Amino acid sequence: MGRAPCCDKASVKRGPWSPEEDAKLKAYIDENGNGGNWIALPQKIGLKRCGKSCRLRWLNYLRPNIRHGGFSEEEDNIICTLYISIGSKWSIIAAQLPGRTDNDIKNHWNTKLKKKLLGKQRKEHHARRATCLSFNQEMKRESENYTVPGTVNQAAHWPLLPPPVMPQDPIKNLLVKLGGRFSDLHPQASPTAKNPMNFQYPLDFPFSQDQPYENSMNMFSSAPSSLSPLNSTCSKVTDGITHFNVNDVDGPNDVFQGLDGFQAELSELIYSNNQQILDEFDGFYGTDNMVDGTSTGTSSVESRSWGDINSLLYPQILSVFEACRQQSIPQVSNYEESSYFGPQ
DNA sequence: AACACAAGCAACCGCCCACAG
DNA sequence: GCTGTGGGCGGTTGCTTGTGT
Repeated sequence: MGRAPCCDKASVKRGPWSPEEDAKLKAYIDENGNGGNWIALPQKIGLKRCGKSCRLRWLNYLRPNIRHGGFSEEEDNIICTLYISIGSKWSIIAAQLPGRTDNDIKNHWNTKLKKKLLGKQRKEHHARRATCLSFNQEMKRESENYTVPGTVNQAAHWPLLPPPVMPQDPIKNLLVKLGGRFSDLHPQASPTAKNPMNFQYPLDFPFSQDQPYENSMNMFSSAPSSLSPLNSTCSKVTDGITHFNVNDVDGPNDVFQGLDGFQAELSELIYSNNQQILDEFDGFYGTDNMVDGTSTGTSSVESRSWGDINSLLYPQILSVFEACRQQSIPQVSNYEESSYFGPQ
């Protein structure tokens, strides 16, 4: 059985708000607050609106100090970086951008940033793929020309490229270069029912080398290096706005559990959280043989529904794999770290 | 000028969660 | 512990405006 609707849809007005309605709502809330009850509020002030609609209107439009449109490059960067790290947690992202609402950010992402990044990602993907395909052809030619004496030429049965080996120091170096930080000291945190925000990702925010981010996101830069926003806790207070605090709730959190831990963590992250990373490499290698050399055969509708976006979610990880590839296949040397948020 | 299409944005929908009773 | 209710959130819809043909 579904729950009862919060209001009688037949008797409430829907659609765009009139200036009069706005004025009524604003005047009342300015004077009295919402009284802790949005559902009852419209009746009190004689608005034929759903309480939820009033709340939305207030939070997204009438609330003081709201800014609309005109997103700066810096704000774009923050949104993109947070999206890449935590996904579509618009309220969390909005909490880092004063004056912005989750709805605004969501719209901005859907209409502009997503396309912008997708376009960039596609370009890079195609460039990488072109490089790889030509390399594959080269490898194939060489393998066809070479037969170990006394053996059968098995080139046709082997993957064109060996599975990437995980070189440890190069990964660490690359992550550091990307702005990640290492800590081998503390146990790994993970989301819990109590602390769903207590994520642990293998990479700290890459802000540490970017001064512009430090200005606008000093909550991150001022936090201990082992803390990322993903270890933050969120708390809701009664002003109708969610507030997020950087608190180390479960004791110090680890970024990497040493290199062995990191390697396992990276693998786990990739396999459990993001099949699309594998798909990305699938596309990259032009074969179904993936990291472990086995065919995943995964190409589900769901995963594709995330589409290319997912390849954006962990550019650092992709970079790591590219570094791996570069390490294990030094012939492909034209790899360059891509700048995701730099000028196009 | 008229139409089609795309982009932007406000608002709605429905699910989930916290909390009071 | 259970249930009902309101608040919060992410996803989606549909209207408006802009642009191209």
